[in-house]
Amino acid sequence: MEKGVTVQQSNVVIQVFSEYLKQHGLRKTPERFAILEAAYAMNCHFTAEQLLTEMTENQRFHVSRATVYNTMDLLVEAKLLHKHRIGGGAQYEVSYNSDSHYHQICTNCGAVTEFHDVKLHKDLTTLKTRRFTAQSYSLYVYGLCSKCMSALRKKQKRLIDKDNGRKKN
Amino acid sequence: MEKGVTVQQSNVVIQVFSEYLKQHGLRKTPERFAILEAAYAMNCHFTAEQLLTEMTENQRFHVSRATVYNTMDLLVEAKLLHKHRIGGGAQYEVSYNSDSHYHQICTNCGAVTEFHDVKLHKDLTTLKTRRFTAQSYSLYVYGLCSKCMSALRKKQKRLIDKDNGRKKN
DNA sequence: GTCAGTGCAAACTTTTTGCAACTAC
DNA sequence: GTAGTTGCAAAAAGTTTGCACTGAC
Repeated sequence: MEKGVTVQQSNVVIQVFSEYLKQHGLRKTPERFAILEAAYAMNCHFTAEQLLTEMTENQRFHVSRATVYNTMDLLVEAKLLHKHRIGGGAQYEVSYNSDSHYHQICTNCGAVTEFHDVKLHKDLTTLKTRRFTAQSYSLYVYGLCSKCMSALRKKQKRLIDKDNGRKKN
Repeated sequence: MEKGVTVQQSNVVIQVFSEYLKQHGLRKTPERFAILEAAYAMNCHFTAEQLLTEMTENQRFHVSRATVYNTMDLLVEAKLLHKHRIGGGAQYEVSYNSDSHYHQICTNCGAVTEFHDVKLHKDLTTLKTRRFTAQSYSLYVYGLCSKCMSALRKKQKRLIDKDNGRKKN
């Protein structure tokens, strides 16, 4: 629990999960809390596989792949993690006490960045849905990151120059 | 091309794809156009597998799984299809000339419904992104559909009644 | 003591890839 | 003619499942 979250936050999160497990008649196993701590120690977005590697490689705690997947589902249910389906599989993100932000995904290189928007946030929290009880939102903006955009511009420029050269000859 | 789209729209879509292929130096194969037509004949959301089944079962055109996946990617690139990562795999949706709508996803039964929101639409189209050139958006609202919500309420009521009964005895 | 939870590997689902055959240009 | 495409099957990637064992209650 060194990286992303303070010790105080960590304790609260453990309490929240503990309460969730109690409410749902689930057992408080060391594996579940180890996964919770490992998840909250990750930075930004991470996959189930990355969390597993982090846990086993650093010899923090041995857990099986199946238990990681099971527990991640519980943590999503308990609103302690957000699940995003970006790229090949799923990516997770810490959600307790985190500010509401949105994701920009580059369709060229797959880079994911975050941004904030007050007006959008206001609209989303006051959104009127049809025959539906909203609980959470995911907004993804697809496009090109600045790197890929400038690479594309250069490529297009080269093509135009090449074409002009051809016309002259 | 009977279900979702008129013949006129169909022709435009074929032209758009044709132009896209030309611009990108790609070949105009019968498979590609057959997949485009089949996709635009589908209703609402569909998976790669569903499209393949639709095409082969109805003996419209024989294509391989790999070609369907390849072509779907092209159609997404050409902005003729939207790709959503809902549930297990990917779901596609016709996007040419379609109104901008958003998706409500039931976390209990997985049902996907659409809704519109003028204010949100305005915000999204005038969104200020950071170091990023936006091209498209996906907004998913997660929660409970009315069916699952009322089922949950009934279940909770049963539990409360049961608990009250226990206390009396 | 009991049964939910775990580990492990195998199964499963969805998507990608390698390669020979084909065909649009 | 030839390089881009296709079909097929095999492989890869991500996730779930079955079953025997373990440990939280």
